[in-house]
Amino acid sequence: MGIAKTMAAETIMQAETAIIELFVRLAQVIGLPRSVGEIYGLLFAAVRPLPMDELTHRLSISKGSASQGLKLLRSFGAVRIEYVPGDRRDHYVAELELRHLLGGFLREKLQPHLVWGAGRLQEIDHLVAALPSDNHKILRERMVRLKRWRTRGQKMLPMALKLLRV
Amino acid sequence: MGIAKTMAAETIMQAETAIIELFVRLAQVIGLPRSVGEIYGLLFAAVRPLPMDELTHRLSISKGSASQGLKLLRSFGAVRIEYVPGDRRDHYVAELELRHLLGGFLREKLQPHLVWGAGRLQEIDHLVAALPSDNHKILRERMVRLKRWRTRGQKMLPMALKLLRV
DNA sequence: TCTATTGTTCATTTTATATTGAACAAAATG
DNA sequence: CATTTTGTTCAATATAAAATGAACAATAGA
Repeated sequence: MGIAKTMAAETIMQAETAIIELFVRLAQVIGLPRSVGEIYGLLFAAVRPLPMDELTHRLSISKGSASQGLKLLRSFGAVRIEYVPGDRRDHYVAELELRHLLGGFLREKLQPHLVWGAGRLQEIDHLVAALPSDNHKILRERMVRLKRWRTRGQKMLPMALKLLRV
Repeated sequence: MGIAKTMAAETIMQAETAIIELFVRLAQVIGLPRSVGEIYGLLFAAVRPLPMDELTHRLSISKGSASQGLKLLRSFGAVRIEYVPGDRRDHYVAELELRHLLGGFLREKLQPHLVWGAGRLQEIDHLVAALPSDNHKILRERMVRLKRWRTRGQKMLPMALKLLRV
């Protein structure tokens, strides 16, 4: 049984590592620090709530990284603190629904740009509209296009989230 | 007319700058170099095909940056070379449809990760499936979830593109 | 109250990424 | 065919981003 148990333990570790790797890649794609991917990955694979120092040890990251990464993930609503009786440390669990991770990301990182872009487009549009009419057709046409893109982009986000079962 | 013309020219420059800024932000969001955003932005706002040295001058970027940025944008299908009679230089124009820019990006940068992830998940899944049954329920449940996410993600991409009018 | 534990913040260091510019290749021009 | 123009590549440099760790604050427990 000793051997069997060892093999199982090793397999579990391999699976955990692979899951972490998966989230590290996801983090990379959406432009989040690697450590954030690692943290979420480990919490996602974990069978019980983990305290911060376990994250720092198992991932070999600093207290600072762990603290900041968890802060970000909390702001996304992708992890939450779970109370563990008889232990003063905060214990973290991953929210298992994708929407928390991606939704939080979209909300905090993408939405602001879209909002800003909408305002900015408005401004440019006024500028261009005031130009002597016929010789700036091209620029105006480009503005129309930009505005169309913006509209579509902003419509698309909620739909994408819906497809991901929000 | 001199004054009016000057004002118009200035407005156009402002609009151009603002459009470039817009694309610089977009580049930032999807994790592309700022210079690539600038290049595409300027080409998008331009009323005629521009040669590389005009890009380097107007954007104050190096030949190397311009060359590499254009290479990337070409690989996305977001810009193309247009022949200008009597000029030996390559002249670039932006493809105005969003799908070229985003589609190219998704294709080249996102898709590979999804494909890799699919393969990797398969592997992990086999590992986990081989574990002694009942005590690894949680890990298996997580695997199910991961696979579900992957499926949805891969389904979502084409739909997102469709919404953006591909 | 004093000490130990836990968690955060932020200046510094490290690492990753983008940009530059010089060397090179390719092609057109005279 | 030598020269100029144009464009690419890549090693070196500059810039931006993330990770570290020490100093600090907050809280719990003795």
